[in-house]
Formats: sequence, structure tokens, C-alpha cells
Amino acid sequence: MRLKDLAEHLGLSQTTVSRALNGYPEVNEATRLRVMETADRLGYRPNANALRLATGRASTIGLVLRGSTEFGPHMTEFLAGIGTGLAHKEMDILVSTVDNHEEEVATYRRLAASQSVNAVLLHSPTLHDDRARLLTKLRLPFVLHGRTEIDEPHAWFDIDNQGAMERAASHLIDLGHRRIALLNGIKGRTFAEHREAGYCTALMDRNVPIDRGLIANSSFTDEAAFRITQTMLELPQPPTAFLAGSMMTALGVFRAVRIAGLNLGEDVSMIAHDDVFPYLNADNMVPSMSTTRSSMRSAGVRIAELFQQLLAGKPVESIHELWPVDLVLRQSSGPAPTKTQASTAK
Amino acid sequence: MRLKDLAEHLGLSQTTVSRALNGYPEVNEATRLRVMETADRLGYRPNANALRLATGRASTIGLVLRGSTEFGPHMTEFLAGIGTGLAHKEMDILVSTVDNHEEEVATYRRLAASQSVNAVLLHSPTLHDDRARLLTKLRLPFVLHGRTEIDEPHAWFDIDNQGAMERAASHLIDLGHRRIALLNGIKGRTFAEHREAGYCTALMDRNVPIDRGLIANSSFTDEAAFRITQTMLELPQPPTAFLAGSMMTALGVFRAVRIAGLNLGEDVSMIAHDDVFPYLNADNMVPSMSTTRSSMRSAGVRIAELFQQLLAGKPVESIHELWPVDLVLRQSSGPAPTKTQASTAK
DNA sequence: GTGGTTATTCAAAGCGATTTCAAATTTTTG
DNA sequence: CAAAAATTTGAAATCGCTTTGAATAACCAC
Repeated sequence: MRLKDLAEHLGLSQTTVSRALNGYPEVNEATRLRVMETADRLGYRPNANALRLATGRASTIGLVLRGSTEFGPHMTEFLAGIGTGLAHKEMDILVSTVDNHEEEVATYRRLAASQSVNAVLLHSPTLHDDRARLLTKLRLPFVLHGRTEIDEPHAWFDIDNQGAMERAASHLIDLGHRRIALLNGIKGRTFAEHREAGYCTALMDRNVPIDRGLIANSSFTDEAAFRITQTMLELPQPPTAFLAGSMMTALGVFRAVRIAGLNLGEDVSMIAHDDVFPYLNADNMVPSMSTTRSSMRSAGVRIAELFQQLLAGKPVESIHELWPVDLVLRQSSGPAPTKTQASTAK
Repeated sequence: MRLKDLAEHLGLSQTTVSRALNGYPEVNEATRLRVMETADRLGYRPNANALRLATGRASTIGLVLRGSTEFGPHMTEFLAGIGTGLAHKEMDILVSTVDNHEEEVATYRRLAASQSVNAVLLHSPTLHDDRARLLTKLRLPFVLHGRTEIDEPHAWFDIDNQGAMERAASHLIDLGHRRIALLNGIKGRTFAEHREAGYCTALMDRNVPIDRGLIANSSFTDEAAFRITQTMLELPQPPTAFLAGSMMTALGVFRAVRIAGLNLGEDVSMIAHDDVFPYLNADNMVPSMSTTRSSMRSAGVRIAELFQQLLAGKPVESIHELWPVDLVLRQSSGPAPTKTQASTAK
């Protein structure tokens, strides 16, 4: 069922039918109604490729994932959100995976030149991310999830990682903790740098010395967190509190703490960052987990809206948003143990 | 940079340039080399939409997710695999999310009519899945991840859920367990039915009575599993072993068992199904987890290959594959406790 | 040298939509 | 009621590629 067929069926020209369907004003209301009704009845759907070729618009958002490793639980939640946000707009997400930087650049070029997408989503940026520069050069609009320091104006959305960590660390200091470990994300990623900045600010503000040995960078897996925590607990002066970068990290810390025979929330405290995974609830852990909380999914939904604005022509420099992060206190964070308690526990 | 520009630049016709680039035999090798080189140097990329319009091929796989809830860790792993498998073929995945059945049907129709994809991936089927029928009617090729019982011939890929459960349950019976709980997936889903069948077969083969009260159906979340396990442990005759449907489920069982003051691998045994999440390692749990193991990611990679075959014209009825599932025994499964042990533990 | 292949190249016709520009019809106006 | 303006429709060009069918050039055997 092509436009042509539909037009013949109606005894009209393609032009009129096309206009009727796309809501142009210069078509008789009676005709429009008849066209709409028939199109609906016959199940006519414009060919997406012809449409895109003719208009140049794609109604598709591109997403390039570097290595399938980037396809973790965080990305999933985020995608779910974006999907929800785009669903009613009949927009889709085009996902490509690449193995190395070379392929990545090639893929962005391909997406730009082939016009398969009309905007792309940029995620997990570094402090100075050259992908943003590349995309600007390619004139491929994008929304950045996170932040990066480059000159080109661009649309972005981020959560206040720095503020969140600062509040969490401050709170632990208030509880008497002096040796607070930070299990952070991969070095160089903006969010990790922001979190470290927040952590350092909190410590410096309260005159707590910063021990670089208590700051670790790794990917957010149960395993890495477990190893790091075990090592730290064996230090001559082990930390009494942990800031875990994600719920996966929290699981690893949890395990190491338990194996060391310590009680979470009493001997050792922890506040984890919770991206709100529906299948891993901070409230359901034992003890329940104190968290800095910000829903990845909601972020995705919001970013979908930002895409709409972007494609509607809103100037990129006016599209940016910084969401605050909740601090939810539960059982895993408590007062620092006194010296005697700590030594007997050991 | 369009094909036309490139042709003019080379002093050739579009026809020849197009053929040279697409490897047609009727073009002079010298010319081809020259074209290739120039195209490369000028960074020419065919417009994907024009290409698709002209050829009808899309080099894109569609994936419709029902509700963003389907976007869980399993889907993620699977997508990562598919992504990897398609990456080098310059093929992409088009993801749409829908909220209800009506939207879902509409989306499949849209994908078919608009030719934005040349095949779709069908996942999490029920025993009699009408999506397969719809797609056949729409003449939209698809590969089914899982199985369903419909008449239309179709391509599918599945793992041997039934065999896996049968082996796991048999093993537990060999260890002396008689009351084995099955924490299964959502009722009606083929994989869940297959697992239940495997479980029942094992029990019946060894003359162990089947207690429907020990079979639970739910989504694979930590929380649901926790609730179910707690309830079951309070039964007059609680199960001594658990078959957990996923690693998320295992976490919930784990938590409930611990809270009940029982020791996993001693008082209670568990074998979980492991889809191999890189961030949640069965080997790293305490105690380490016995599993039936099958990598979702590898499945994705393989399905990407099946898509190639499908699009290359291989007859659908010859495209199907059933992968065996490993049984990996670790610490969480041990001999059934004797009556006295069980009662003192309580 | 002629007729018949074979190897190369090209002009033009799609693919299925949008959109420009012109034509036909109806309505308004003086 | 004729002229002007507004409304409604349509023919044809366009988007950037592939592909058919025809044309030209080069080769070969007799």
C-alpha cells in the first residue's frame, strides 16, 4: 500500500493525499476526513525510508556503545527511560556497538553521512570529551548525558554528583567517621571526577585529612569492589565508612565486610549511590542501605524530552539541566565506632 | 558528498561508481581501484535512506520491548551480545518500547510497512505466541529467542531449559533432598513452562512427590524471591533446597535464608540459573553459587549470526538451534540435612 | 576485414515519499 | 456580473541511490 495506490483508490492526486495526511491547511476539510478515514481503513503507513529521503528527518535517536561492556545495568535502566519517553512520539533508538575508538569515529561518521538518525545520545563522557567536538564538526545534533568541558555549545543533562558526594561524606563525618573510603568509577569519567571533588570538598571543609589510599577507581562490579574493600580493611588504619559508587559496588563491599566478620551499620558504615534498579532494592537489603539516589530511568525519560526540544529547534545552549540527588538514610550508615569497639571487632 | 558529486569528480557515471563500490564484476579493475581510493579519500558514505529506498534492504534489526520493564539485566546482556555480533556487519538494532498490546501490534505494523527494519527479534515468548503469527502475516522475517508452539515455520534459538532443570533437580535428589522449591519465571512464558517440565520430570523419575506449594512463579527480582522464600521457609515442612530462576532470584533467596539463621550449602541448598552477568559472579558469592549456566551474551552473538543467515535467504525452517546448559556445582549445593540437623538449626 | 563475443561504460527509469509551481475552481468584491 | 482573490487540486521535480537496457570499445576467430 503506497501513497500512489491510496491516491488512486481515492481518485485524488498523491499531492493532495500527502497534504491531507500531514495536516497542511490548503486541503478541504471534507477531503481530509475522507482521506484520513480511508488511509486508516486500508492501513496505509508511509515508507519510512522514502519519507526520510524526502524530508531529511529521521525520527530516530542514535546511540553508540563502546564495547559491549558499556551495556551494563546502568545503560539498561537509562535506555528503558529513553524508550518510555520516545514511545508515544513514534521515535526509535538506533543502537550500534563498536570495539575501538577508530570504529567509534567511523560509526559516528556513518550515522551522520547516512542520515539514519537525526540526533545522537552521548553518554559517560570524560572531562574533555572529543566525541562532542567530532559531532559538532559533523553537524550531528546530540544530547550529552553527563558533562564535559569543551568550548562548543551543546545540550546536556546531568545529576549533581558532586553535591551528592559532598552531602554523603559530610554526613559520615558528622557521624564521627574520619577514615572514609571512596569507591569511585573509572578515572577520567566526568561523573567520577565530580564525585571525587565533592568528597574532597566535604573532607577539607571539616579539616579531615585526605588519604589517597582510601580513594579507589574501578568499574562498578561486585568483584572489583570486593577486592578493593578487602585490601582496605587490611590497612593498619582501615576505613570506618565506605562510599560505594553503585549498588553493584555496594554488594561487593557488603560481602567483604561480612567476610571480615564486621557488621555493616555498626562496625563499618556505607552509603551507596543508587541508580534505582527495579530488581535490586536498597530498602530490601540486610541491613537496608543508605543511599544517594537518582533514578537513571527518570533521567532517560527527561532526556527523551530534551531530544524533542532539540529537534524542534530550541537552541542547544539553552538545553541543559542539572538534577539534585536525594540522600536517603537507612540502616547501613551509623555512628563511627569508638577506638575500643573497633579494636575488639578486629 | 553524494554519489553524483563523486561521479562528477571522477569523470564517470553514477552507474559505474555505484557498481565499483558495490563490487559488481562488470567494472574494470583499474577503474574500481581509482573509485575506491577517491571515495575513501573524500569520505563518501552512501545515504542510508536512499540506499534502503532503492534496495528495500535495511540492514537493521528491530526489537520491540513491551513496557520498559522488559529492559532488565537479561535483555541487556542479550543486546550486548547481539550488538557484538552485528557490529562488524555495519548492522544496527532499532529499539522501540511500547506500553500495551495494542501499541505493540501497531508498532510491528509500522516497522513492517515502513520497512525501517528487515527483520525483527522476538523474545520471551509464551507457549502460543501470537506475535509470531502476526509477523508471518506481515511478511516480516524474525528470529525467535525462545520457543513457541505455532504452526507457521520460523527461525528460533533457545537453550535447553527443560534439560537444565531436570539435571539440577536430579542432582539435588541424589544429594538426598526431597522437598525442592522451584522459583520459576512468569507463568505462561515458554522458558518457565519448560523449566517446570524439567523439574517435574526429575521428581517423577525418582518418585519424589510433587508439591505445587513449592512451585512459585514471579518476575526475577531480588524482592519477589525474598518474599517467596520467607513464606516457604515458614511452612511446616520447609524445602531443603531451592532452584532459583536467575541470579537476581538467588540474591533474594540468599537473603531470606540468612535472615532465617540458616547456612546456605549446609542447612539449605540452592542451585540458581546463571545467565552470566559480568557484574554478578556466581563464583564470587559467599558461599559460591552452584548454577545451571548459559551465557545470554553468547546467545545474542549467535542470534546475530542467525539473522545473517535469515537475511541471506536461508529457509527459516532450517534455522533453529538448541543450546545445552552447563551444570556448575559449587558450594551452595550440598547434601540434604538429616532430620535432627534441620530441627536444631531451626 | 568482417561478424560475433566480451568487456566496459552510460543514460534513464525506478524506489515512495515531499514540495514547488501552476492550474482549476469557488468565493468575494466593486 | 465581471474581475480579483482565495481556496482547492494536480503535474512534475526532487531526495540519493540501484538497476535495467542500450551503446560503445576492445578482442577474437575465420
